[in-house]
Amino acid sequence: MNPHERKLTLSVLGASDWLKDYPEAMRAQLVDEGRMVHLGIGEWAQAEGDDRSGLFIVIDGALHSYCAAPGDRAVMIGAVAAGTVLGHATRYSGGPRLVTAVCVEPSALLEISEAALDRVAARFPEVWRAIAGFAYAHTRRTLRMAAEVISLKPRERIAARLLAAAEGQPKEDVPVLRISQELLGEMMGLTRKTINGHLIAFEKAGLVRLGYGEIELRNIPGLKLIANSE
Amino acid sequence: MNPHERKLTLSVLGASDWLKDYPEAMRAQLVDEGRMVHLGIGEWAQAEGDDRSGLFIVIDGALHSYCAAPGDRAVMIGAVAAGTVLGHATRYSGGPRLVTAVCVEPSALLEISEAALDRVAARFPEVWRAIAGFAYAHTRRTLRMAAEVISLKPRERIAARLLAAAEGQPKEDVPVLRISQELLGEMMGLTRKTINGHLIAFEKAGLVRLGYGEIELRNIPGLKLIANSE
DNA sequence: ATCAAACTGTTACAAGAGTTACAGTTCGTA
DNA sequence: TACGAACTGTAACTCTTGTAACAGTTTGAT
Repeated sequence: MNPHERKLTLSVLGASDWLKDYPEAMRAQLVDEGRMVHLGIGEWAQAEGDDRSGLFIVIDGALHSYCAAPGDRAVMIGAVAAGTVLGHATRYSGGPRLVTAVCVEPSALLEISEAALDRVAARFPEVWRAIAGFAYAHTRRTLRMAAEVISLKPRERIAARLLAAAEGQPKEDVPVLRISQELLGEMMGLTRKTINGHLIAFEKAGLVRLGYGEIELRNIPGLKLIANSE
Repeated sequence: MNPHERKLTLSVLGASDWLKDYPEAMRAQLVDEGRMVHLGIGEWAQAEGDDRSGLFIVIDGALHSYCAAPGDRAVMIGAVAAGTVLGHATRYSGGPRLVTAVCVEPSALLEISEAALDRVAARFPEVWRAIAGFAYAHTRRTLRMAAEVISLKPRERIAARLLAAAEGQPKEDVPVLRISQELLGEMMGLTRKTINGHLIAFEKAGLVRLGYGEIELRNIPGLKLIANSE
């Protein structure tokens, strides 16, 4: 790994929610034990197979994660950006992988094998605690998504999902989501037609502004009202 | 804690997926550091407040877990039986609780505070690893539920949910789910009417047999076909 | 044995999403 | 500049679900 890449990787780890409160030296060892993987558009970073059964930390680029559903369907779960942890320590979660991640931009991932994790844990046992930390964060996000889908009607769900997507974005006054209506529909189990109809209604109400492949959220409180169906 | 209760607790921990591969001594310390909580029907075991911010392990009884969704709704997530971990180490997941658990039978829970966890971790750092383990398991289950809800239509979803519920049961030739159609609907975001209609269709097709407050799965492969919408 | 509570089966109507198909835009590339 | 790919806007129609209301059944407690 070249010095520049190493520096970038360290800064991404240092800024990530799940590692930022742990010792610098632990992050450095994770980087040193890890291996940089570069993937092009369309390539998969999946956590199956032997040598690739550890963690992947997204350093640069963007991926979409999919989850297998009954009947050989793939459901898009969400967009994955820098700082996110992908894959899982199979020793715990054993069995089929949870999500399949596909690159939508050329991406750089830090791969940390289970063996490497064990070596880090020998010096820093608290690394398991950090891992428990992001596992919790994943659970929280997933649970929230499931609760949304179960309880909300499509119109409310669309509003809730837009807000959730905006939360992950760097903070701006007017968040802009770069996502097609097609993909949005796929993520929520709705057809593009349905998404489109509601988005146009939102636009007429001044809540959003629609562009080509992007959605501008102009009225966050208004969207929250709809998500809460009040 | 009386000796009998202590023995029961140890055996539940020893049989649980997430602790069974860890040292007996670690489980014993968890029991010793923990505190037994007895709850009656209708009482809540929720992971908020200060002294109750640690983990709860269900030793006996049964609870239903609910998740808060936007708009002050509560979605029933699932039934919780002995051996399951509830609540969460708030240091990680901070913010509002993930689930609210309500007793449906008189239950006994082992409460392990964060401070107690820290004490256990001083001797057994791998306890964090065990915690990461069940957090993964929770994520896997939740993700699967979300993927089901997103991708499957109601009829397929009902079949998939019946099968998933049967998996958690002790293995029998003909699994019998003790759950009302009302509750089933609440868990899946469908009305009782919809559930009822599909269940009757399943019964006519010989896939299930309906009883008062119970559903007998008579043809697992057939249900799988429907879940996969083939 | 009786009664109330909980649960299941059924109806009719209205609202909403899915399907399919086509036309008009925007974008990147040759 | 011209072209094709990807994306958005729109329409007619069908099918399913939600809503609301009511009757019949089972269960468990008094």
